[in-house]
Amino acid sequence: MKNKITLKELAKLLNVSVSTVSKALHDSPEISPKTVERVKELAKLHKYRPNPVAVNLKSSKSGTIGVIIPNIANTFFANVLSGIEARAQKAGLQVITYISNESLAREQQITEMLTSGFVDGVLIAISEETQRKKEYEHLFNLVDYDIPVVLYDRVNLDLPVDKIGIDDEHSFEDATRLLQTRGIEKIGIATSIHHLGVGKLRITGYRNALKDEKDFYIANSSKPDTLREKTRKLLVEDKVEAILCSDFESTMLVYRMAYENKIKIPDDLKVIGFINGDVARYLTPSISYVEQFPGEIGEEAVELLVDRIENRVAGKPPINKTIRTKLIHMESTGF
Amino acid sequence: MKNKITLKELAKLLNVSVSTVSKALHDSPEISPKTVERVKELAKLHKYRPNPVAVNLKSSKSGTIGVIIPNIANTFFANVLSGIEARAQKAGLQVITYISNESLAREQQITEMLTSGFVDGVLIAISEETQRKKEYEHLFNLVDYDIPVVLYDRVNLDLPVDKIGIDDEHSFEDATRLLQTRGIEKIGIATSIHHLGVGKLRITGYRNALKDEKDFYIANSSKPDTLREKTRKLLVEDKVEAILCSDFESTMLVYRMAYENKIKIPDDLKVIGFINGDVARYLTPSISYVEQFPGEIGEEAVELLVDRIENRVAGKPPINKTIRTKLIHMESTGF
DNA sequence: CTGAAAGCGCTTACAG
DNA sequence: CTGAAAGCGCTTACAG
Repeated sequence: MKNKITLKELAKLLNVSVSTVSKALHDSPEISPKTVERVKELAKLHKYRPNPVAVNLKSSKSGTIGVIIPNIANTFFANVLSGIEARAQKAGLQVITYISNESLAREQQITEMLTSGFVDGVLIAISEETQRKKEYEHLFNLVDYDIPVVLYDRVNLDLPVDKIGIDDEHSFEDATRLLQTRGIEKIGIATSIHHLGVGKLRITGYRNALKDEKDFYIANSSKPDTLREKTRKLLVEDKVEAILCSDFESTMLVYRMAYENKIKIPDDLKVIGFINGDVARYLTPSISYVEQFPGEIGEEAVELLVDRIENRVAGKPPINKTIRTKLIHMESTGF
Repeated sequence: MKNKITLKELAKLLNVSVSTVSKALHDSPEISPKTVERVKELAKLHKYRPNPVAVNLKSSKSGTIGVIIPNIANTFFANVLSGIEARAQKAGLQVITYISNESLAREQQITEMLTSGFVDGVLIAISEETQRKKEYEHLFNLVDYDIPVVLYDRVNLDLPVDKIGIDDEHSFEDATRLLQTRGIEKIGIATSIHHLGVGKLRITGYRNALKDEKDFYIANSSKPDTLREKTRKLLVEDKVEAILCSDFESTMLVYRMAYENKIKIPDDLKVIGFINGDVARYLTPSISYVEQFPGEIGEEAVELLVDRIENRVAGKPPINKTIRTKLIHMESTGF
């Protein structure tokens, strides 16, 4: 039914000009109350909605923001998106979602699109491949085009834009120290993201807390089989008393391998992971984890972006925000 | 830097008209090869990109599709989104994401927005509250506005639009029969989504396979505490030999409660869940599950929508597609 | 082969 | 208080 009614059609029906209708709908003081009322009544009757595309063309805004997500199957990013959507909603912005699947080429393709002015700003978590190859030209290009950019989560990059991440280094430094105060000395770390900025920082945090370099036990690989073998070594041969896991894969792998090798958590092995609470609490035993507050990261990211888009912070140097994580104790630490 | 260059500016630099530039960029046969070349060269030099908003205004298309997701933290929906994004990308469509958080009010707000013409079409999985209250007017309204709609996953609703879901009923009917052929008779079902269409169908499938109504053992509640108590009864008092779990929550809960009550999986209890493989395979023991192919659901949904948008199926009656699920055996069935 | 004109649906400075 | 005109950046039928 109803092909959407336009301002022009409304004007004709009312026998007034298009400008009058437009102004009336915006409650302009120029228009007589009587006219305003007539216009609004008919507009309501016909369910008039201004065509957003036309409005955008006038204002040279798109009313949308873009979000680049490396991997949506990762609950962390899914929850960040949730925060982004909620906050954008309040600001009246539409969220256009792009998934890079950790691919540099795809990320380049996306940023290339975005330079054509589809969006008023972009939130980006850099893909794994991009970080590995240190190929950032497409990101600088976006900045050159004067498109506001905010980096979230994976912020370890020298781009002059606002950033919001978590306290990766502290999270594991604190966790390590906590274990030490409980008399645990032989602590290892498992990671499949040691080549990512956030991964490096988590390792650094763990390392900072060590009393001696010989206490450094690491299982690191982005290849599942290799990580499995290295983790086995840590658990079975080195017999670490506790292990920190820097990401979902390593956490689940450690959990599973303890089971396979009949290592009792938390009696023989304490575990602290980076994992979502909705999974952690159902595990057997439940796994203590670092809560990252992804929803807040998403909301804050949008706030930073909106400030830039609306030029509230024009010319101001880039802002760096850090969300404080929280260690949530479940059964796997046994405290 | 570079405030984006426009057609008009390009035309001035070249001393030709705007129309000529536009045509040249579209390889119009009306324009001389020489001019085409000159235009394209300068366009490339200035990295000219047509303003998508202006193009959209002319074509009265927005070049975007909307996706309403009930709960993005659910990996199933996250993976559907991934499929949607990939397929939309190919079609040159932008994906605007809306998250209803299972709320009717939010869903109404979203559909209300969408009637103003932000998008060329919408993919919807109906929120839980919407289904519970059977409040569908806002969806019919969308259809009245001639906005193409495709329902995905939660398709149990008499709306005259294309739909794509999974074979919910068969999935659990087959699973139940399979357990029976292995000599297991006392089979229960746990569900936190019995009030959703998909949940009802899964229960129906299970029920279809039962030889006798007295074999019907169910733990159903959307309240965690109640579900926990009912599940405990099934496992500890009724001592079912196998249990089907219709969703993530019930699967994880059963897994956890078996542990708490020292019930051995799969020796004392076989388990088949609805859960994502990336979690299932790491559990101890790993849990057999119904693979739903969320990525394909997303891709197919976009395909149906694009066909409607481009009017390739104009006037044709709604299409109903069903994706066949697959039972993936892990340790929890012990076969 | 090129360009002037109209138009997509809106907003707003300007004139009356 | 109301309206004609210009313009946002593009496309395209029409005239030359």
